[in-house]
Amino acid sequence: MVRNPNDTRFELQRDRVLKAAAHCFNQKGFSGTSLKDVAAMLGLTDAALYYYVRNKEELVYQCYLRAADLGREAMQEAIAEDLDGLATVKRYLELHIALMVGDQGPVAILSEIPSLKPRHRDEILRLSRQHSLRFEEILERGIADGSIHHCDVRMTGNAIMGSLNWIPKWFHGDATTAARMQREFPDILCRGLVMER
Amino acid sequence: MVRNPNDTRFELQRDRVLKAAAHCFNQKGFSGTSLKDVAAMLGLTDAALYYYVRNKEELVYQCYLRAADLGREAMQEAIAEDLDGLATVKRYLELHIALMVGDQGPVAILSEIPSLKPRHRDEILRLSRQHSLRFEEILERGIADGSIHHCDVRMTGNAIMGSLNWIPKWFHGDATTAARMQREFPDILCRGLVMER
DNA sequence: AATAAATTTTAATGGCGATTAAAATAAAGC
DNA sequence: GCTTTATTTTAATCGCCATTAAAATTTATT
Repeated sequence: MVRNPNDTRFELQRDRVLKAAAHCFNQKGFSGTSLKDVAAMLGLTDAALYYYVRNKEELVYQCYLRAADLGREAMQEAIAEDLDGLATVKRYLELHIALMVGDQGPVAILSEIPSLKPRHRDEILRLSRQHSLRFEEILERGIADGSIHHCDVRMTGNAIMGSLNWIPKWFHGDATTAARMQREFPDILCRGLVMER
Repeated sequence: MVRNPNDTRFELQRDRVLKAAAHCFNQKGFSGTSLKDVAAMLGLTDAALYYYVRNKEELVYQCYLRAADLGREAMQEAIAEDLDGLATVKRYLELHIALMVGDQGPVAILSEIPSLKPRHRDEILRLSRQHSLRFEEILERGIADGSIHHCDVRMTGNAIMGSLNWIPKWFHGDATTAARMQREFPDILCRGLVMER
């Protein structure tokens, strides 16, 4: 059974594994979830996971890479639309929340950094800082173009990202809450930014 | 050695234990921290902790009770000052952040709910919901008295509380950041609430 | 100083969970 | 159908960690 480009069986199953893992990590944390938990979600044995991943740590690591990638894509898409700073922020929030609400993949397990081994931790922290910086740049652009109130972009970024990152702690997939969140959140988080008239 | 009301030795040490535990839980999560970790922070042996607490679970539980208590106090103090809705929110945020920045006790380990046993989990969730409701009431009062923009109080509450709850994930005791946070955060989180002129 | 109570340590137990190797089953290719 | 390769399971190992009981030490009381 040669794993040729047409053979997506492996990749697909691997994706399911990562998604299940992310789900568990979000709910019970890294050390709180056993490989048995993850495997059970897929109707597998714990040992089977080792066919798709080197060890438990790599499971979180891969989840993080995924999350970082999706986050980066969302931000780039928002930037690409070439709006003013404020509108870019808002668009990014919409996209980000769509990710959390949707079933696209493992996202937002940003609580488990300490579980990573040093090399991986450094890499993820670098990606995370990069992401924060990009966000702050958008804020600064908004201040420059007059769409965003003057503010401490570092703290403002922390505030907004905190709201986003905390979502997995209270949102548990309920559809009506999802809708409400998508409708309200971007506005709520942006209203504090708008330039006074 | 009778433990009379004047004998605060036990209580003091117990407080130190809880604080150390909260610190570890915040950094590495419930299952991620061993009793040895907590004990080491105090120059004790893991077994010694059992003199102050029934078991590991009770450690988180007590941390939560403390956190809930401090949070409630902060909110009541804010309410007691008899300001309009918006100012009350802002005052509450100031007090809450002062708690996080300060060294008052175990706060904000709100991530470890799943680690509690059912009875305790129910109790803590009840307290947490109560706290959220009180916050939403303040928002509603602000809307009624015209100081706060009309909004979905549930989602707005989630957004603001999320920002607060996430703080322990990125703030690691650095004094200048602490100052900056105390100066900026309440305003940042409130600006989105103010009634348009 | 002598005794009693409080606090902490040492040492041992038991279980759970990550990891691995070998065996078993399922799926492909020919 | 037969053979090879891919996937999953069984079974075993190993270390870590929560928990406990008994012993040791420290602190208070007189």
